[in-house]
Amino acid sequence: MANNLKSKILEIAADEVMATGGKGLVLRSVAQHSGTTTQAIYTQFGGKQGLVEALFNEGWSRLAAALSALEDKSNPLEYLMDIGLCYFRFAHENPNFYQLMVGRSVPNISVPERQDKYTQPWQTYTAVALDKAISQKLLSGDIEEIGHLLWATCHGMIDLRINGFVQHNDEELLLKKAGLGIFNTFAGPSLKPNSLPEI
Amino acid sequence: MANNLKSKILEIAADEVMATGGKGLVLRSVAQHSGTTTQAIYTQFGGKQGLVEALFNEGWSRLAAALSALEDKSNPLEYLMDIGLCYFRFAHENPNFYQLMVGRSVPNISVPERQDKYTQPWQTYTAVALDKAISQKLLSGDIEEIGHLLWATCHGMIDLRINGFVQHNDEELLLKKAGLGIFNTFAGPSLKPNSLPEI
DNA sequence: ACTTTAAATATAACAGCGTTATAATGTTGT
DNA sequence: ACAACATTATAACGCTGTTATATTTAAAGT
Repeated sequence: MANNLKSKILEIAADEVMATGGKGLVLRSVAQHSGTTTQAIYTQFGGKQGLVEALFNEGWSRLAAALSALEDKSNPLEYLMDIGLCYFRFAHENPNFYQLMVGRSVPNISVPERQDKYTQPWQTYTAVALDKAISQKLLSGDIEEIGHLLWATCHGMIDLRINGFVQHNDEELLLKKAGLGIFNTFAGPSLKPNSLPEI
Repeated sequence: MANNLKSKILEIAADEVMATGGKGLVLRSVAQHSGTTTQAIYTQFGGKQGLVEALFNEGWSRLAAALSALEDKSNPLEYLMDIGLCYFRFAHENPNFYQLMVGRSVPNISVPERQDKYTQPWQTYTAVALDKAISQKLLSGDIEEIGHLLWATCHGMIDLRINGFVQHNDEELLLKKAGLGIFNTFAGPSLKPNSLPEI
């Protein structure tokens, strides 16, 4: 395997994040569990910032892997709903990792400048589905705008929940309702009630 | 003034947060600018965690003050839209403070357990408006559920933007569209097109 | 009013962290 | 085989929140 030590460190670091959150990402601990010293993190990743960026990449890649497992339903609106739910579930199943992916909970580390590099897979999944929905005239509007709103709705619900601001017993249903609201707001001429996903 | 030193420290701390963000909240610096030492922060606030909780309170109080300046329009949906926009603008005008209020950017400090204590003013403003909208049969559904979704939409858009995940030139318009989508999803029997806010 | 007791503050030291020098150990090219 | 270089280990530095100790200030009791 190419550069065994680097991947070993990344693996250990991901484990520590999953176990204790971003605040538990301590270089000395990662190094020790990887059987090396902190210096290796500097030569391999350039320091903590570099390590965290690698973890950003890792996290968004894992989300992309989850999305790739979805079947591409013929109805793009149903597919979009599935994408949103997949994002939602991924975040709730990996709360510590999700918080790192959105720049939370890693002290004194800033999110990378150009994050598109990491979030592009996620954004592309929604963009492709939205493009199909628009070309079928189920929706009308700007892909980036609608995608932005879908993302913000998912993220907002997740972030408020993970940080304990709200509690709701059936958030998935609420998310689905929010999705329908967005679909209706950007309804295209061919959108019929029966083309909306069942919830 | 009762407990002058305590309010002085809080004031300085709020300034530092506004200027440099939560990561710039350094006890030694706050103490020095307050003309005292870090020990005072321990006797007055019980340490950094206590100081940050006081800043939580301060931030949500400032938001409440901004909300109180809104006129209570006769149409509760228009009023709700104004409330959401006020929240949105407050966050964008005070990004560093907003991030602290939602638990971002203060290293190794966790958000308080019972945050309702701080967020209640904000939640009450929306709850009252929603109650009125429901009693006028403009909307129908659960107040907490709708309020939750409105909050999540606002917060999601703000949080993605502040942390550089998306860029959009007219986010207020997008937020308004999102609001209309939510109103339509929870439409009551008396909701007519002309009862929706103009955007 | 004076003493006693408690609280608040100042000073200094501690522990954890990321980072950076410096020395030791491999690794590679010729 | 040796020189040039990169990687790793060791140790120290600087910053931060916190805690121990001493000193001052305030409060309470008689």
